[in-house]
Amino acid sequence: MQHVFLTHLKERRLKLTPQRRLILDVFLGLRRHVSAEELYALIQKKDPSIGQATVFRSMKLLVEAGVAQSSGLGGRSICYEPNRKHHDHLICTRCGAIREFRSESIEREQEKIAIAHGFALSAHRMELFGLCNVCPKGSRS
Amino acid sequence: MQHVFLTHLKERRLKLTPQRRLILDVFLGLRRHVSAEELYALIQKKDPSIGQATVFRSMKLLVEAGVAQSSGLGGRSICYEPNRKHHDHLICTRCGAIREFRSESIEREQEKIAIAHGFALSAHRMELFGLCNVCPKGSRS
DNA sequence: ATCCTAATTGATAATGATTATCAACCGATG
DNA sequence: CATCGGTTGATAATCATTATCAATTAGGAT
Repeated sequence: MQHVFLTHLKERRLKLTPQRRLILDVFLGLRRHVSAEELYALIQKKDPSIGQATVFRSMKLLVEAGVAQSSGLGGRSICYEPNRKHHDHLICTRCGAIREFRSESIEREQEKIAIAHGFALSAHRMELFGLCNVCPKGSRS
Repeated sequence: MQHVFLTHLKERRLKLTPQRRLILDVFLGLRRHVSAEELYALIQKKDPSIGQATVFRSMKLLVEAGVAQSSGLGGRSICYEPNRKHHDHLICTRCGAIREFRSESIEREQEKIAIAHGFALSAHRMELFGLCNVCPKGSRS
């Protein structure tokens, strides 16, 4: 996984700095979605000298390298997650819980739709919103 | 359609001001996605005395009333569109063209997935990205 | 029609997330 | 190990959006 990042750096004559290595490691060590800000806080614990501009820049770089992908989740701020196998999200509108899923049949259907409209599909995003099974159904907010 | 908005106002003891009426009319007159900023520019042409804070506030209100819905499109800024029948989007990654579609079979599948995960679905967002049929396929960027 | 009160407005300041700037620094290549 | 171009951290700038607040006004009651 880190190999992908190193290759990307070399291809573009970019440099592997200790900051980037740390950010990459911490990010890949997580198993959840993080915002740049959350990640910055985690990074700070390991090396307080790293600035948050560097974290923002590095996350952009990780996305370009294909190591991370930015999911439009997380309200106003961009959230990132390691770019594993493609998947979509189920999001609880009350507690914010996120479940991942993947549906081959939906993806086949998406492909059909794209073709019908003359599009050559390259990616998609799908998010389902609702109440999860631990959140009460009756009361409001 | 405007009826929905008027009802919403009354229910909450909110007031129908000339500003809100104008914003509602201009917004519903459009057949495309608009950002609050674009809408503000259009509103300005009809009544330059309206401030953009009012446009932001009104769009929020229109969403609450169910007259408008905010689509996560439009890069950094929130985009709005009249809340017609539900639909999803096909977006050209090169020229930005947006096509709307709706798939009953995908929605049935989404419902199945939600149930399997113990979720009670209330909404979803789906965006397909690719190249449209007028954009060249070969060259890059 | 007139009052009253709470909602609304416009201008502006404030916020939050992200990006640009820039001098000092440093990784990679030869 | 010198050079050069990429990188860093601090900070200012930007962009979209929200909060503040005095002045205004819609809408129900009188």
